[in-house]
Amino acid sequence: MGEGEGAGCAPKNALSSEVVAPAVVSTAALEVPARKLARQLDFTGAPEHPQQQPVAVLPLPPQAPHARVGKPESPKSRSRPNFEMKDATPKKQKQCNCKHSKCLKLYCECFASGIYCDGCNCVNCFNNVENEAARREAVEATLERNPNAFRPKIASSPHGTRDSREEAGDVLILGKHNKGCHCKKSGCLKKYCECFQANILCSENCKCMDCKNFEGSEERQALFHGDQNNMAYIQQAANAAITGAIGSSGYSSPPVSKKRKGQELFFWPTTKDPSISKLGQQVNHVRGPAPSSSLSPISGARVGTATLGPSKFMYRSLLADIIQPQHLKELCSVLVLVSGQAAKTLTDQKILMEKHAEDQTETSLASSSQEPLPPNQMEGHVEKTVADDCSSANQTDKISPDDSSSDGADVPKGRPMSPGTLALMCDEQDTMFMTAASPIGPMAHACNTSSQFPYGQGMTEVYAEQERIVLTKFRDFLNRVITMGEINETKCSSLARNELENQKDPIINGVGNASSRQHGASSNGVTKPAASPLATTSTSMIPANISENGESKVKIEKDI
DNA sequence: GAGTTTGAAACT
DNA sequence: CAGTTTCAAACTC
Repeated sequence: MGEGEGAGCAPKNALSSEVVAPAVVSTAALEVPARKLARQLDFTGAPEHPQQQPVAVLPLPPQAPHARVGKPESPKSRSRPNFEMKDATPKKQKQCNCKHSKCLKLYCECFASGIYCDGCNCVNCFNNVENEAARREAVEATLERNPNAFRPKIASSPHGTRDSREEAGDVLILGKHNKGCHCKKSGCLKKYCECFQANILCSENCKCMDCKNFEGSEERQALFHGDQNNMAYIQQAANAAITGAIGSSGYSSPPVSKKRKGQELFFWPTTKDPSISKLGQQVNHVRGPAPSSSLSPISGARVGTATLGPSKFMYRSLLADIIQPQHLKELCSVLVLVSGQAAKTLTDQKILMEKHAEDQTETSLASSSQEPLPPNQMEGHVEKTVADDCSSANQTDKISPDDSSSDGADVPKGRPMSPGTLALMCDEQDTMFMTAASPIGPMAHACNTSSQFPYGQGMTEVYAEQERIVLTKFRDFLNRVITMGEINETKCSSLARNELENQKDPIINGVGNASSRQHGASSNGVTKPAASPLATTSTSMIPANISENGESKVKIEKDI
């Protein structure tokens, strides 16, 4: 104990400083038997990182970025244990309502989270500083029972590829419940389900029955299709999904295999989430006679598609699907293009002016402007800006000579980009930006163009102009995206409304089509609109004027 | 807000 | 390890 106290107290203070009052009992505090618990009591960290990631997620964890993971969780809702990593940030402490556990069992959220009760509505609470001894004892007992009791229940999925996030919509569904849930009646679509509550998909670790919390689940999608803020709607959807599938006879889940198949086919073509593996399990756990007939995803179709169509509620960005990789490629190409054009135009003008001036002064140097001087000679004339230009690009190569083959694979070497372009691309190593698509012809042009500039001073202006144009175009692009997002927003809300009204008329929306992805779905004309922005596709994504410039792209390439 | 449902935790 | 009980959150009315 002595040891324990020491350990416990010190850290505790330390913690207190970092977490306020309520007391997160730090791991340290719990580290009573110091060594023994040391490792397990790391509830602090855990929750927060799991899914997050970069992304800025969702996870979510999920997440996500951190913000990660958005959650369907209503603000007021208090979830059960803290495995909701969603906001890992020292959440506002939860307030338990324990009456019989003295807040010394995992039933108590506070205790389970490793924090002291503070401001809770519990009765006969021992989870506080005053009862540290008892608490400690309880912790030990708990750990004895389950060494991982205080560890996060959600672990990042080993397979948590970025793709899964993508598939999931926007939410990061990368985590995986370590123990898995054991739900029987909630379809894992209610917060009774730890997985659902944590905003993650059920995994192979789960032993739930009639699970609908898997990737591609129509019910699940339906659930997330509405307004995120409309809890009532969500619950209604959840109920519909659950009852729809369970039916009057208990758990008659639709043939999962089939369902999945279809879904993967139509909705989640790129499935790789571990949850998939659960498929089999689901089948196994399905209780009751599985409607043989059923291959027809009736319940699914009805509840899922019909009810709401393919979409998720768990924060499905309105921009989802609007911006496709090709759009970005295109955008980059166009930006580079216009940038190059601007540079060229400006440079030509300058050259002309310069020439003109030189002619007037009859300086023999005039000729030098025609062609680039040899490197060594250029130094004298060429401004460092020029050097900056290409060197910056070169630096990139230098930095990752090897990478160039991968990341910048398609980026032609020695083809520096304008500052504006670089600025836009600097954070994007993604190959998507560089890959194929459009031949970096334009870039080359841009670079060549700039490298032709013998007049350093002019370069600044050129850069300024390039930057201006690039940013302008980019702004236009963003405005378009915003507009599309708004359109989607409008459509989504109206769609949700319609679907709610149509719930009684389920069949209409054939599953088949549901196909498509999220909002863009087009099975029933209704969603069509959402697709339109996409339909216009790439070109439409680019500001009109840019598209026009695109025409000149050809021209420029020819010039090159 | 009371009552019910649900599923994790605890217990046998 | 399986079955049962306890418990508190989630949910319903």
